[in-house]
Amino acid sequence: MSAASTPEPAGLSRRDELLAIAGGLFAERGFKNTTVRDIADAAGILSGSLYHHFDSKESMVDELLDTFQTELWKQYDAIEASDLTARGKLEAVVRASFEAIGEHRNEVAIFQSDALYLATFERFGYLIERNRKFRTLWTGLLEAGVASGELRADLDIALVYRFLRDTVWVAVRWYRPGGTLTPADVADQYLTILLQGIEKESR
Amino acid sequence: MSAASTPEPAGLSRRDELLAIAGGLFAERGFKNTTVRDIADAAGILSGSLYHHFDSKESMVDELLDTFQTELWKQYDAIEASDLTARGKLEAVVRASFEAIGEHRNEVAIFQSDALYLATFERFGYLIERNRKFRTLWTGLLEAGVASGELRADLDIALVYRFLRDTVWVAVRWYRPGGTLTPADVADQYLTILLQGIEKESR
DNA sequence: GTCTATAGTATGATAGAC
DNA sequence: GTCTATCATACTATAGAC
Repeated sequence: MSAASTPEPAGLSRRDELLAIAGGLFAERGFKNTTVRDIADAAGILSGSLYHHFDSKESMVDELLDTFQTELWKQYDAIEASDLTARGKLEAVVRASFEAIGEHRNEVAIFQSDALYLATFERFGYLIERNRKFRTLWTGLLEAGVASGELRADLDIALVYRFLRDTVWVAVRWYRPGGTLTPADVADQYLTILLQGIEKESR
Repeated sequence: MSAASTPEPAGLSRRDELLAIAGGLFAERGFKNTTVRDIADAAGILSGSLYHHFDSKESMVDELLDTFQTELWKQYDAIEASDLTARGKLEAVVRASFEAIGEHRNEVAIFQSDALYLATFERFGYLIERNRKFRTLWTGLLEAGVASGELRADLDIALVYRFLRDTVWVAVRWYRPGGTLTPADVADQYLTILLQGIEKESR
């Protein structure tokens, strides 16, 4: 119970530190494009030393993605189980996703650019499954919104889903925390565009 | 003038054929992730034989991207020079971009996933320049649309630009020609969402 | 926890025969 | 235009000393 000989006395263990460094590089230049030497260099050690902490390069990205997705789904599940209306849930889910971009940029970026490639290995099969679950959740909310009359009925749901999904996650490519826009600001503007459009006088 | 001994008697030269094969692989699994052996295998030859047609793997992707961008910009320039209103130009540019996704999926996909990496080499410096030109064009149209009263004035232009840019180009990830939706159909739906939103009763 | 040293493999590219 | 053969390099990963 005391801080006697725990591995993380102050905060980040060396292992977590290395994982964060790897995450930054994977996000910036891609998984395949980042060598174990790059990671070791950035950490100020030699590449062989990395293997004292991790089995393989794949293990690193696996741990990053899995941890992140587990956390994100806790939030999605809570929203889904809430008593908000369909539209309210949709907004909440969009906001939670932008928050995730703010707090876990690296993981989101890695998922965006490397998930398709990684999913070809059975080890990363969970990525495909989570993706399906994600589509089910979002599409379901859109359908419920149309059914409840909150959303217009003349649009192709599958297409709106892809539009929505892409607009949210692709923001990781340009969003940088610490600027003038908080994730909540971006979510507000995106939701305004998505819900009301950019046209001046409409309908 | 006759078809006597021209290199492309029927249509695609062997070189173009190989370039198309490489483009498909680059688009599908990424530039770095595609080896020259992969390309040669897909073409039914050995990797060394590729170098009879091309200097390097980089030359291949360079030729694909440069050719495509030159063609696309011919269209953008024509739209910019037309006498459409700002909003009309914006719609035309969006439609032209979706057409490009329909006709040059590989090149768009490669640009989307590898341009950032490729741009780190001076050889691909033109990618950065074209990107800037692109932003200038689209942002200018948005500003003109606000000025003319066609578009609402309460949104952050830089953010709307990124929203628009990303939603258009990211569609290459899922759009497949030959399905029920033509590029024009997708452009229609996207423009409807973008201009009017998905909310039932708004404003 | 990091280093030295290195194995084993994959990769981009070249030279010359056919 | 393709093949055979191969080089030089870069990569992931391992074994054992410190």
